[in-house]
Amino acid sequence: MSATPSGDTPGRPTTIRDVAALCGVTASTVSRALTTPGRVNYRTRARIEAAAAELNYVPNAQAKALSSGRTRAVAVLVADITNPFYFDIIRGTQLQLKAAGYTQLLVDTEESDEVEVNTLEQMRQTADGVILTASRLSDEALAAASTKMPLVTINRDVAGVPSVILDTPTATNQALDHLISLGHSRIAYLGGPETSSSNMRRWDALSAAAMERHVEVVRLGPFAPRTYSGAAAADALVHSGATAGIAFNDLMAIGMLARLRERGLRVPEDMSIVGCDDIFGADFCSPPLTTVTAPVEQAGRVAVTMLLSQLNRGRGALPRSQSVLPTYLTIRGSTGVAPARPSSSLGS
Amino acid sequence: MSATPSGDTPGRPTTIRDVAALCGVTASTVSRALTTPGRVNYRTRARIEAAAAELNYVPNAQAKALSSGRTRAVAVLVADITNPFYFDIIRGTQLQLKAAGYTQLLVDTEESDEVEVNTLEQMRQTADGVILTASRLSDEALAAASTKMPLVTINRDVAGVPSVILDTPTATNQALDHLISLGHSRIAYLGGPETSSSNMRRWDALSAAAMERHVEVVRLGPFAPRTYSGAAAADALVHSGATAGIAFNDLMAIGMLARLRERGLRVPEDMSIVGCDDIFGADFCSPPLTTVTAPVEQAGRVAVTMLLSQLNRGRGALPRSQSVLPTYLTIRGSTGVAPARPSSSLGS
DNA sequence: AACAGGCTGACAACCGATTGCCAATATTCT
DNA sequence: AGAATATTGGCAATCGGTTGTCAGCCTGTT
Repeated sequence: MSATPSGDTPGRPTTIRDVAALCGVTASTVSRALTTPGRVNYRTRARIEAAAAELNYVPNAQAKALSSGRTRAVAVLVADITNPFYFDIIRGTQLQLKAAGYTQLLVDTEESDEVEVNTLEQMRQTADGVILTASRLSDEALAAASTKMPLVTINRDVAGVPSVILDTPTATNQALDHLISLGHSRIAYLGGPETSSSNMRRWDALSAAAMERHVEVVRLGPFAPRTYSGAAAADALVHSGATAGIAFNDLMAIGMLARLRERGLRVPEDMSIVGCDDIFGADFCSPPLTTVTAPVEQAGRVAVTMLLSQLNRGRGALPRSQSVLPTYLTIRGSTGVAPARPSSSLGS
Repeated sequence: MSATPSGDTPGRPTTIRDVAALCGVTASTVSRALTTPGRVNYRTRARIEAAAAELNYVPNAQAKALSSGRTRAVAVLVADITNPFYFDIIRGTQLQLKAAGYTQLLVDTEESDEVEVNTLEQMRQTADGVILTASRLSDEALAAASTKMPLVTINRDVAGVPSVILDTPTATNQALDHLISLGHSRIAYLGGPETSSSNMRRWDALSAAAMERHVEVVRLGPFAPRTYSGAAAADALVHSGATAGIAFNDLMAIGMLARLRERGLRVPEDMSIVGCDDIFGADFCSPPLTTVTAPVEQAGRVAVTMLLSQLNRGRGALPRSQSVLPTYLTIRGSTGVAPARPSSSLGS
């Protein structure tokens, strides 16, 4: 009487026809029973559902995708899966996609625009939409890609392409004020990849703010946004004569911390360091990093939400939108009062 | 004359029939030209390839999967995408899968066996194989699942199921010796989830080794393998009277570091801490963590290699195998000589 | 010159679903 | 009761490929 766990031969998975046969109906009826509840008689549906459950029927996603045209998968393209920054994004997208019943296709483009283009073309068929983090593509290429399939960018602002922007420039300016209030007057920005649009936005904001506030901010770099390039960045920073550095991201900043210690410089006594992103580890490195805290995971979630709403919208209404996420400065131990000027020490 | 970038109407992607029409052949010929090089005349094939290139033809993965039965996708199931340990695995699998032309389906099972089972069933159709990290399933369930589809586990040893094992017990025993040599005689193991098989293996090895070496190792916990539970672990450790703790993983260890500092205890002067995994951050936390370095990324790569060889093997030969990856102890700053016994201070 | 056999391309079935359309039956209204 | 309408299930085409089978053609052999 009771339903046995049953039917689970190691053979091929059960298809919709197996279920249909068991119920004495056709495949189309089963399909409708399972997807268009009202379209089928209550009793038949119950029978079909029971049979499906008993046979452990799982609809074939491929077949579904082929006939319906929707894959219920979303591709997330990251430039470098090695970077903890992306982990937070991935976590966010994964969470939100899963909640919506979507599958996440994770792709590492290895910072190559060619890989990115190919993947995009590939995904046009494989995924219902794409989330692009830190795209290396030109504005035109992005806009074009966006007309071909639903797309949301993160940290990349192109007209007509929905995007989620982490507003780091505002907070880096806060960082600047923070440093100024600590007495720093010669500050450096340790730049990231020149192709990075956040890098550009941040520097623009920073140099404008520096002018307003009558302090000097020099730009160093570009440096790779990795821990290992923190050494080069730290050396450049020391050489520049600045007493404080704002790094493109936490990875660099953490690398700088290590290098400065190696060189016998104390942070923050001799040098203040500010990072960006507030990645895992920024709070427990030594000293804990003063950094720009960005809601990275949330950015991933929001991107998914935007993408899905784009997918579900029946071709109607606003195909473009932008969501700017606020960031704030988190002050920890890597920033402190400026050291007394060693060169221009006039006394008092 | 020259091929225009061309054909890229925003309309639907080009199909194999479009290519066929352009060449004046049938779809089947195009299919063979593209997949079975020798099956088609050299000249025809050239024409077809040219046409495909011009039309920017990308085979539809869904259709391909449906007819061929292979999706060229591999699912990677992780228990908790929040854990940096998995990041390294994901990085490894991603790298290797990509190199082999496979797509990675990343799924977070949220430490739930139910989600795990469902996903597995789902993936049976969607992916060609599955890599299971830290499965919560019973041995029987795993063995059963393994008969239904290609499967490789990481850190889980079940008869008949191919697996990659990080041999942490050996290195935790090294850690024990390390601590003993530093004069510690009362040592605690801060356990992870009881369902974790690495946790069990590690404890078994540790308690056996402790007996051999005539030192006392107490087991505390279980604790969640997260940073936040480091606080509870640290408190338990202090209360236990031990002078050194070996934590289930680095996350816990790092959390403990923070808590001990909060309580005014110095590491390693008052308490020695050993972690496990050597995750991102273990080298720059304060103090840098003495830990068991495991080739986690490599584990991901090896798992993929094993899975793919399983897929490509024409049903023949050894369907089972196991790969044990060696780990080693990395000594950093969180371990030091045992403090003089505060209670039994008899003088000299 | 006739036949065997290798090449090559077309035809058609099929993978597992979805969906438009139609027919049979059930229900409601006059 | 008879007609109009609603409900329900089946048929068959379709999504975009793959693959077994077959026929036509060319070549080589005797």
